[in-house]
Amino acid sequence: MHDIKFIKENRTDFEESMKKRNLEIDVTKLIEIHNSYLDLLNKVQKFQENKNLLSKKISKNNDLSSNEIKQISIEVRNLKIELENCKIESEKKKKELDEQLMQLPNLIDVKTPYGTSENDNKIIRQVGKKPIFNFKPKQHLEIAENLNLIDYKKAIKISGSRFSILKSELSLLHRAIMNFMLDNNTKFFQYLECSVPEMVKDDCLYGTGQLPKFGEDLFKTNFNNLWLIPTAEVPLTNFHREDIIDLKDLPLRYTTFTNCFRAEAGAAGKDTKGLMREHQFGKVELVSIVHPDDSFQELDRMIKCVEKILSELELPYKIVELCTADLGFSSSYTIDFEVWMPGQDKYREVSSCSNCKDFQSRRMKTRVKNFNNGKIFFPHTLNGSSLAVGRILIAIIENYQNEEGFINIPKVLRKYMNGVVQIKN
RNA sequence: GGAGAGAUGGCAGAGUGGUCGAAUGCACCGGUCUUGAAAACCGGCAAGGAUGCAAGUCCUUCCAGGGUUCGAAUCCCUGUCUCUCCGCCA
Repeated sequence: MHDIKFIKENRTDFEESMKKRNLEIDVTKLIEIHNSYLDLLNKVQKFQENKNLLSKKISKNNDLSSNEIKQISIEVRNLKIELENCKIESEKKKKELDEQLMQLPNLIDVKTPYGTSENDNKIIRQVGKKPIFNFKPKQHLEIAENLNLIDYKKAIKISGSRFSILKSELSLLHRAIMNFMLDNNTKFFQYLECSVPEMVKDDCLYGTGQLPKFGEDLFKTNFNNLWLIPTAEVPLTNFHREDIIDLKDLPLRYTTFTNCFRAEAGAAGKDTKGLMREHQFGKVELVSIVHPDDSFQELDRMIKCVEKILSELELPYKIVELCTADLGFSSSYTIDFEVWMPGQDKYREVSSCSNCKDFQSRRMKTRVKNFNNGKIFFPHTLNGSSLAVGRILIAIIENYQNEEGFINIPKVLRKYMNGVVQIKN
């Protein structure tokens, strides 16, 4: 969430950033609301001060007559009526302001290229060679179905569309990918592995920015108003909601595998077949909480972490810098990873690494304290996928297929595959 | 699901109507001592907000929301969460 004082002091920067997201924000209105809130707040505080002073008269003077006490009581009671009204008004203004501020996306970093659609995203690098096939490569679904490794009929029967059932070695491969990724993150990049709840409270979703605007993409349960997480970014980043972290403990790095649940409300008709876009999918996530001076360095480190996985899996990929039009609500700068999918003849997104700067930490009230000088500040938060397991599964099936429709297992995954080197029928 | 206990500063933990933003300990910071360190001793140390050039002054906050009272960490009600015991259960 934005600091209204920052908006007041950096009005043009703020407006420009919003404009790049195609948003016209009535900043004058925001400032007006804040000013009238301040007026009311000052009144409330004056009332409270008077009220406190009167009450203290009783506690400080033991020799007051009961008549005098009575007099004070009446005075305070009258004061309270005025105070209450004023307080209600000021809280109303505060709520109005906060509600508007919560709707506003993060400021865009200067590094983010300007664009009007995803077509303006900028390719930073392209790594790896696309495999050459002397036959027409198939799509993952066809391969998996031919090998009897996926069962959509059953999935539809038990849960409906956009769910799937993986079987046998394909399920094992899914598990292998997940383990390989987690090991990479913990062993080589010192992320702390966690297992986390996949149901969270409203506050968490406000904290990371899914709420209040994107509730339609989420599933809400009827247990304690909990929501299913759309990404493990939500629980991991919220670890430190309302905390004051000792500066000495930075950087904090967490990784986890979770299922992610998305309604895919706006994606009707898109990627309807196969594992590309499901209501439930597995993902390994990375979250870093760092000093504001270090966040871009940390993003580079995160990118290296993801790249190591892709290059060891020997999958061809592109690194893409998201343009202003494609940037997520909470992010100020995002790098996407797209992997080559020969069956689809396309690169498809498998990871997104974002520097959210202090946007989420403000919303979550996550602060860092330097105990040497007593200074408190908001840290920067970053999140990235490392990676979307289902989509990597697709990429492996399609890149490692052979003419017979079998799937070879990438070298680095073999130790996770109980000796299986090729999936065949 | 049944019975009980609890939620207080970075942490532990006292505090049952006024002088409590809150004892004490740990941690942390500054100092004395020391060649240096440790120990010991002395001092400091919650967050958020308003106002002010500043020093400062003021307001709010002891899980959350209501209530009683001139005055609430403390009393009452509701909710949430945690713990212990019993039952059930992966």
